[in-house]
Amino acid sequence: MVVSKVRQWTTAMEGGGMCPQRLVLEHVTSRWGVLVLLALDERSFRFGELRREIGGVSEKMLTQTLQTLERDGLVHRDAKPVIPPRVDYSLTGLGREASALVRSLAEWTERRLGEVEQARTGYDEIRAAASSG
Amino acid sequence: MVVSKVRQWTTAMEGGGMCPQRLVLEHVTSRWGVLVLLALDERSFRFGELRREIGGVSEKMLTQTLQTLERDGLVHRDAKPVIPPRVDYSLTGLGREASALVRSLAEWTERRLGEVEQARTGYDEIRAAASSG
DNA sequence: CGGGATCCTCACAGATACTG
DNA sequence: CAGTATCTGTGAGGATCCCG
Repeated sequence: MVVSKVRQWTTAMEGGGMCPQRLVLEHVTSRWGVLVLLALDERSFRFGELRREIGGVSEKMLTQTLQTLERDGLVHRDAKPVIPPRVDYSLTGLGREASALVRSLAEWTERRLGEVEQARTGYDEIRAAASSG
Repeated sequence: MVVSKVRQWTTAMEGGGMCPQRLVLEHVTSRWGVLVLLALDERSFRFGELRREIGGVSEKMLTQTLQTLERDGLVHRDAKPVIPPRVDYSLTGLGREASALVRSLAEWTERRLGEVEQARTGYDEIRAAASSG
């Protein structure tokens, strides 16, 4: 289990760089990356369709996210040379693996959300009491 | 499987807010959050010790990350009232669950890193060829 | 040694306008 | 419809000082 060595994920980040594993992880867990993976896991989408499905994402960010994930080999882009342009996005095998893991994390978050919020309440109460007393 | 509805993760984010699940996910997968969880999964750490272990993290960001994770109930903070101060950090049960999932994602990233980099090379070559010809 | 308060900055997110 | 190019702000993240 190589990843048990935290150093591997931390070293070699001088100069603004970052270890390559972290980069992939960042892409997959990025704000829109997560939503793209979850959406495309259901079915393929056209660009505008995906944009509406996700909601609240700008064209620029969706384009950027899709390009990053396509470059990483997680998303397949199928551009049909027609007028008007039609581009379909879907997951590759690699993308489906990633989306499954992201989904695990997302589902865990949903399951434990209550406990997390409870912990927050407790934390805030202690802090509030400490600052007032 | 509630999370299959992407809309749930996207709606209600007007005003800069974000659905609460996403917030927890952000904390857990944040730049330093990941490293903190992976490190504390091995053993407990003192503040400075953890800072050296992770490497490249500023005091401010480590403090902030630890506070966020503590507030979410993932990290336990044990401050001993001695001079000089001694504070030990460890994972809670919830934190261990989270770290396990993060570790899954991290390990997947390591396993597939080769394929991802290969995909990138292919992607870049096509783009380079397209822009030059 | 741990961490709060403050200041700075730059990378990234969003809006807009334009192209094929 | 699916992008690209450009401008701008915002805030995450880093450096520094200070205190218990």
